[in-house]
Amino acid sequence: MIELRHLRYAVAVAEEGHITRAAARLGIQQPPLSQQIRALEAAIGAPLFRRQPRGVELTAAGRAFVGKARAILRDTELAVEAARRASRGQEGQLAIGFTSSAAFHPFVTGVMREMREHAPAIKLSLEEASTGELIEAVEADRLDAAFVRSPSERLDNLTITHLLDEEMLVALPDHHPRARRDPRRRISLSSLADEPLILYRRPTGPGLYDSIIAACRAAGFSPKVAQEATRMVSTLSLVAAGLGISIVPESMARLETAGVSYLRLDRAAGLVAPLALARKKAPAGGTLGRLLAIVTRRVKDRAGV
Amino acid sequence: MIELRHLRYAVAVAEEGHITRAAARLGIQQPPLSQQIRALEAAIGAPLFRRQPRGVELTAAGRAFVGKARAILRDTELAVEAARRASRGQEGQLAIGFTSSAAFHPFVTGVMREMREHAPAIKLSLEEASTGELIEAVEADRLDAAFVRSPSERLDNLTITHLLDEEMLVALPDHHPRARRDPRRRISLSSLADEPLILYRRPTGPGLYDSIIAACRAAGFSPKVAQEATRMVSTLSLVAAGLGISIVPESMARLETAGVSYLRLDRAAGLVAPLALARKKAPAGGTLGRLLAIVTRRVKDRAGV
DNA sequence: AATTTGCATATCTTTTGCATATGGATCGTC
DNA sequence: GACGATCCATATGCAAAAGATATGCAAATT
Repeated sequence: MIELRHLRYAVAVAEEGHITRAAARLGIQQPPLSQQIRALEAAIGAPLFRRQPRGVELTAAGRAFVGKARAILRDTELAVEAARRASRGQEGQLAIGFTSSAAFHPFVTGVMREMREHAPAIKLSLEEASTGELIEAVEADRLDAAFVRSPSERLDNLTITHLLDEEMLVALPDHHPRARRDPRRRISLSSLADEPLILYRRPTGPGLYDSIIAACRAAGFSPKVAQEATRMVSTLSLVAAGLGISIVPESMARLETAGVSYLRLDRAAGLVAPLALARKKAPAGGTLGRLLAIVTRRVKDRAGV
Repeated sequence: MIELRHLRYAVAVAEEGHITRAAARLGIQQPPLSQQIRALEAAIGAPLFRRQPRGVELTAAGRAFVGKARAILRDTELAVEAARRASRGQEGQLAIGFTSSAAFHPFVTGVMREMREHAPAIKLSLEEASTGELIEAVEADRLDAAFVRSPSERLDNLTITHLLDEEMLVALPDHHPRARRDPRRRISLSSLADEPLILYRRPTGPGLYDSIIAACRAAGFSPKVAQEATRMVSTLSLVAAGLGISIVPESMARLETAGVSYLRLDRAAGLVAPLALARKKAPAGGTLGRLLAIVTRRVKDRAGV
C-alpha cells in the first residue's frame, strides 16, 4: 500500500538526483531508501527513476508522479492546518479576509469592533487580498469568512451573502476644473468619457474593474484606461499626481488623500460597489456563528433605517 | 508522521459513523483502528471525532479534514494512474482526446490512420469530450494530447499548437427556400439575422458557441438562439427537423444527414473553426513524440499546398 | 437491574521500516 | 590497464509500530 512516506521519499530523491544524498537529507540511511523507492515502483508497476552510474534520473512516469506527489504533500499540510483552524475556531479564533477596498468600510470596521467588544476572548486574524484570492482561501478553509466585492461567480461550495450596495464616487485631482463645482450636484458618467481613467485591477479575478467598464459601456462610451494599478490606494496617489481620474467606492473617500477631490455620480449610472460576505456552506457554529449573528443583525438594522 | 493510512481510516470512520463497523470494512480489528485515529488526532492536535455512546460523530475540525482527505486519496490514485500511463506511453500506448466536432475532421482521422499504419504496435485509446474537459484531462495527465477547438485560454502548463482553420457552413433544412440556391454562391452572415439559430454548447467551456455569437455581433445583429443542443450531431437532427438553422464546421457536413443542406458563408463573416492540439509542456518523448512528428509534418504539407 | 452496544485500555504477536555490512558496476585518475 | 572513488543493490539483524486478542468501562435499551 502506498503511503505518504513513499511520496516524501520520491520527491526528495527527485530533487537531489541522488539516493544517497536524499537519504542524508531525510535523516535515514541509503539502503532503506533504495528499498522504499523500489517498493513504490513495484506498487505503481513502473520505474520512476533511471539508475545511472552517477545518480538517478526521473523517467517520464517519474516526472508525472513526482509533480503530483508534491501537490499531495502540500494538500496534506493544508488539510492538517484546516483541521487545526477549525478546531481553534470552536474555542475562539477566527480568520477574516477583506478586499482592500472593503477594509475601510464602516460596516466592516463596525462589525470587527463589535466582535472585539462582545467577545474579546476571540482572537481575530485578518488578511487582505483580492476577491479572487479570498474566495479561494475560504474554499480551502484557510479563512473562515471574507468581505468581498461583487459576488460574480456562484460557487456551489460557498454561501455568498449580499450585505449592501455602496455608492461609487469619482476621484479627481484638486486642480481639475470640475473639482470646483458644487460638491452636492451629481454628474453623469458620460460626461467623463474623455477623461483618462485610472483603474484598480488585481492580477486575479475581475472585481470592480469589470463593473466600471460595463457601466461606461452602458452609458454609451468606451473608457480610456490610462493606467492600471494593483492596489486601490496607489490608484488614489496616481489621481493626486494628476495622471487622470478614477472611480472608487464611497468608503475609500474617507481616506484623506491630499490633492484628491470627490464628486458624486448620477444615480442613472447605476454604478454601485456591492459588499458581500463569503463563507463555506457548512453549518456555521462556534465563533463564525457569532460573527454571522452580528453581521445579519447589522444588515437588518440598516434596512430598517 | 501522518500517513495515507490515517486518511483512509479517518474517511472510513467518518463514513460509517462507527469505529467498529469501519474496522470491519477495513479488514482490521477495532482496537488498532481506535489507536490509529487517536494517533492522527494527536498529530493534528485536535479531535476529529466526538465519541458518543452509539458511535462517533465528526467535529467541525473532522469535517474540514475528512473532506480534504478524500480529495488527497483520490489524487493519489490519479498520480499512480498518471505514472502508469506515462510509463506505458514509452512502450507504446497513447491516449488522445477529441471534441466531437473535431472527430470527423479529415486531418484528425488522417493522423490517426497514419499512426495506425506506421506504428501498429502503439495502442491508441480515444476519448470524446468537450474542449474544457479535454484541457483538464491533459493537464491531469489522463490524456497525452487532445484535438480541441479555439485555444481560448492560455495555460502555462500546456502547449497549444494551432493546426488549421476550418471554414464553417450554414446548415439548413432541405425544404428551406434558400436551400435551392446555387450551392456555389456564398451568402452573408447578416442575411441570416432573422433565422432561428440552433447552437451547440457543452455544459463546460465556451468553444465555438462564443465565436459564432461574436461573429454575428460583428456582422451587426444579435442572433436569435432558438435552441441549444449538447451534442453537435443532435444540432443537425434539430436542423433536419426544421426547428431552425445552424452553423457548423465544414467537416461536419461530411456526415450525410438526411434532410440537411449546407451553404457556404461569405468570407467577410470571418467565421472559422480553429483546430488545435493541446499537450503538456513537458518534453514529449516516446509515442507522443511520434504523434507530434506526424502532426507537424502534415501541418507543413498543408501549408505547402 | 440486566443486557447490549461500542469505545478504550492492556498485553502479545507480527510485520516492516531502518541500520549495518557487503557486493557490484561505472567513472575518473595515475 | 589497474586502482580508487562513487553510488546503487543485496543481505541480514534489530527495533519500532501496526495489528490481534482479551478485557474493562460507560451509556443506552429492555
